[in-house]
Parts: sequence; structure tokens; C-alpha cells
Amino acid sequence: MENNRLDKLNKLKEKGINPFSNDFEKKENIKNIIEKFGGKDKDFFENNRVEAETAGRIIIIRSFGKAAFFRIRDGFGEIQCYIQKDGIPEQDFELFKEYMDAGDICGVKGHLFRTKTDELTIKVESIHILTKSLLSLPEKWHGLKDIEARFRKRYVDLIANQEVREIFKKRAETIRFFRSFLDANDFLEVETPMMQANPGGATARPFKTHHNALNLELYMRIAPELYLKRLVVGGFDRVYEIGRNFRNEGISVRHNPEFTMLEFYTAYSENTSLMEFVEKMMSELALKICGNYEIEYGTEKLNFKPPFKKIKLKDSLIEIGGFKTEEIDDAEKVFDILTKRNTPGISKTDSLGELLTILFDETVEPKLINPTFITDYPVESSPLARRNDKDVSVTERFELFIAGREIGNGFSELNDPLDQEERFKMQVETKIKEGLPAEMDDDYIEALKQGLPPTAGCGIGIDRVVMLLTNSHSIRDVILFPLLKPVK
RNA sequence: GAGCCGCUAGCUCAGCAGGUAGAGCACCUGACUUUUAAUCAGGUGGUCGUGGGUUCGACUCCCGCGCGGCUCACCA
Repeated sequence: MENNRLDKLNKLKEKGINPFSNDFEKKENIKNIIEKFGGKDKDFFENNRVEAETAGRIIIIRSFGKAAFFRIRDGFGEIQCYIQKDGIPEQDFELFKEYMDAGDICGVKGHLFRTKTDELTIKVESIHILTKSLLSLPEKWHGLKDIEARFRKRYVDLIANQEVREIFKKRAETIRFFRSFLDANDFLEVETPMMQANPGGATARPFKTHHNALNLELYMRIAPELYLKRLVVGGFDRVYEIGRNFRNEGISVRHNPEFTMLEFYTAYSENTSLMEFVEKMMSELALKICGNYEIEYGTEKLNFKPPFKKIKLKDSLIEIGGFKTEEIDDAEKVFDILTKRNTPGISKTDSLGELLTILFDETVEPKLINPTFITDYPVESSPLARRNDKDVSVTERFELFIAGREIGNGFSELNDPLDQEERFKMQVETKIKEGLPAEMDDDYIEALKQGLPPTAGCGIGIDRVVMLLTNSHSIRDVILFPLLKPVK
């Protein structure tokens, strides 16, 4: 089959026609043609000759003996073309009939008309082959369904499945929205190292790499957090970064080894006003991308209309998890509950705070369908967050949950270098126990000693947000080239 | 990493109590100058993911391996 196409390509060359020519000047996009003339009726075209010169990939051909309809598509639109033997140079008709297939890329010149079914169509007067495609297109009706093939050959997926294009357009719009929203609020976009000698800011395992000239072990960043806060120390009061993080963990419908995070920090702020800012940003995002506060996700309906529900972690266990206050007021009782639930990875030595967080993850998180802020996280699970002055066992932290999953995480930053040093020491100990690379980030402590103003910061998982906005079940549906094992 | 499921033509899928593979689209030939999954007639195309085993005979049954999907775990 490919040989047919190869034969055609060779014959074109023999005839002196370049099957990969680039000398056709594309006058306008298909979308422009449709925008200008999509509203004109049959009479208009009968009385006015409208020239059309455009180019695109042939996506379907319906061929007759001495005529054919075909549809071409460029990056912005699609239009039907009609070619017939009469009235055009013989070699153009022959080129089309004998040597061109669906999948080829061509330039056409002609004029517009409406068919008897009233479809805007280009009557072709000359045709040029710009790229001969050597592989056939997936089936016109079912498209490309094989999930593995869709990811490995995303270019075919994008040709065959138009809804996939829409997902990635929405992804781009989402990122653009975040940028312009933050820019409008006086944030400065920055870029911080992705290769770090001491990966910090989160607890995940990092990817290792190596710099030859310096003979230096480096890690791909797991978070930009510690660098962004150094910048706030430096006097950039509002900074944000949108970029890739790398975490050497398992892969699932919600996890890809590289993923995109938005992190932003505001000096002279604290977590409650940050939460309101996030609420405003997220609700406006939904409105902008989906045109509505209410969106459908799978079988769920999500309502982004502010205000979002806000509830303390402990209260959520009672109100949403259905536990009684006295059931969860000490570590031993919570440990028993978790043991009965066969929860893995818990230990008698875990603190009440740690156990409550685990219990929350298991029982409450899946039930948080509409956007919900959970606040007052235990100190133990929040090593970079500021303690709550009124209750030192919890931090000034919130997480945003939507559709039963974590979407954002924000808090008042811990800016006491002595407290931070203590917590880092504990963190390093735990990491070493788990066999993870762990080193005290002395420079970060020094930065705090220099003086970090009271600051609040937040991270939002862009991929997961895009999943919600595009009703995508898997994170791989919103990443153009998700990680796959190589074949063979 | 574990459990379950899948892998057949370029694409979408059938098939099998184990007897040597089929359809539609695409492609080729012919007919057809306004089609909308165009239509009609004929045709080409497959180491049935891979390596073993059982058997006279394996796409089909059994085991290993590869890749993928889903669920779970680590994580966001």
C-alpha cells in the first residue's frame, strides 16, 4: 500500500514535479476564507467571482470519473474543494486523479461557489502538490482509537481526532489565562533552575543527572519553591513561575513523571487573602475557558461559582467524613480506625496530625467534588508552612480540592529561619531513613536569615486543571507526549 | 512494584469445540462531471505482539517475555 504512494512519488519526480515543493504561496488561511464568505449565498457567488488561494492537507476525497470533491484542512479550518476535468489544465487534473491521495498536502487556486447542497466550496482551477504523504490516514469514520498509538504517534492522533486539538488549545488558553491574570496583578514571571544540586520544596524522589565538565551530580527539580522564595527575599515581592517539575514516582491517570506547575508568591500577604485570590482566579478561569461556572466532569457536575466551600481539615473529618469529635481526638484512636480500614504505611509512632491527614485523604478527599478549600493542616505534614499563631499544632495552609483530587496547595510561608532549620533537620532524617537523597539546604536557611517578608504562596497543578476543564479522564490526554516505554 | 484485561491487514473490528484467517474503510482496476461514511463491479494486502510448550495440526489451549489500558501503591 505504501508502495503505491512511493510509486506515485517516483513517477512525479520522473515527470519533473517536485513532490515536496515549497514554491506555492499560500494567500490566506482557510478560516479567513470562511469568515469572509461563509455568510454569502448562492446568488452572491453567481454574480461575483471570488478568488480563493489556499493550502492544506487533503483529508478526504470523493472521486468521480471526471470530477471529484475533496476536503482540505490547515491549522485553522477546513473547506471543501471541487475539481473537474473541464476548464482546468489537463496536467492539473491528471496530477490530482493519478498521483494524489488523502493525506497529501496541496495548494489550490480557484474561486468560491456553493454546491447544490449549499456548501461553500472552492472550484479548483489549478492544484499543486506540496507534500506527498507516504502513509495512509487512519480510517475516516472511526479515526485512530488505539490509545498507545495515539500517544506514540500524536501527530496522527491530531490529524485523525479533532477533539484532541481542542484539548490542547484549551491547555494553551489556560496557561495564557494564568499568565495574564497574574501579570495583571503585578506578578513578575521568572525562571528558576530545573537542574538542582539539592532538590527541595517537596517530598518526592528526584531524577538524577550529571554535569560532565563540572563532574557534578545534579537532580531535576521536584519543585521551584525554594528558589522562588529566595527571589522574594531579593525584593521581587510578587513572582510566579509556570514550568515543568520532575518526580521519579509511579505513573497513573493523574501522574506523569514530568508535569507542569504554576507557583506564585506574594509578599506582605497571608493564607486567607491568598485563598480568596485563588478562588477568584480559578472561578474566572472556568468562566473564561468553559464559558460557565458550571462544568461537567465525567459523571460529576462541578460548580466554580465563588465563594468556594472552606472548612478546617479536622472539621471536614466530622462534617464530611462522618466521624465523631471524640473518635479522632488522639493518635491512638485514629491509628485504630486506620488499622481497621487496612490502611497501609501507618505506624504507631505517627503523630495525631499525620494520622489525621491520612484519614482525611482516605475518607474526605474523594467526596470533595465542588471546589473546596481545606484549611488548618497539621504542622507535621507541612514543613514549609507557617504555624498558626492561635493553634501552633496547625499551619496557615490550605489545599484546593476539585472532583475528589488535589488541585492546589497554598500557605503562609515559614519565614523564621530557626524554625525552618529545625524542620529541615527532621525532614532530612526521615528522607535518609527512606534512602532518599537528603541534604540540608543551608543556603535557603541563610536566605531566610537575610529576611523573607511575611509571604504567602501557592502551587497549582496545571495538567490537572486542564483535565477538569476538558473533561479528560487521564493526565495523558492533556500532555502531548506522555512518557511511554520505548518499543523493543 | 502487584492484580485484572488487551495486542489479528495502514485504520476500525470480527473469528476459533484447536483443522491453517475475514469484513468495512484505505489502496489498485473499471464505471460514474454537485458528493457529504458518495455509489456499483472486481482486485492487492497478514511471520494473528514475541519466545517456548502441548498436539498429527495452535490466531485459538498452557507458560515465559514485551508493550499498552484499568485498579491499587509511592506522589501532585
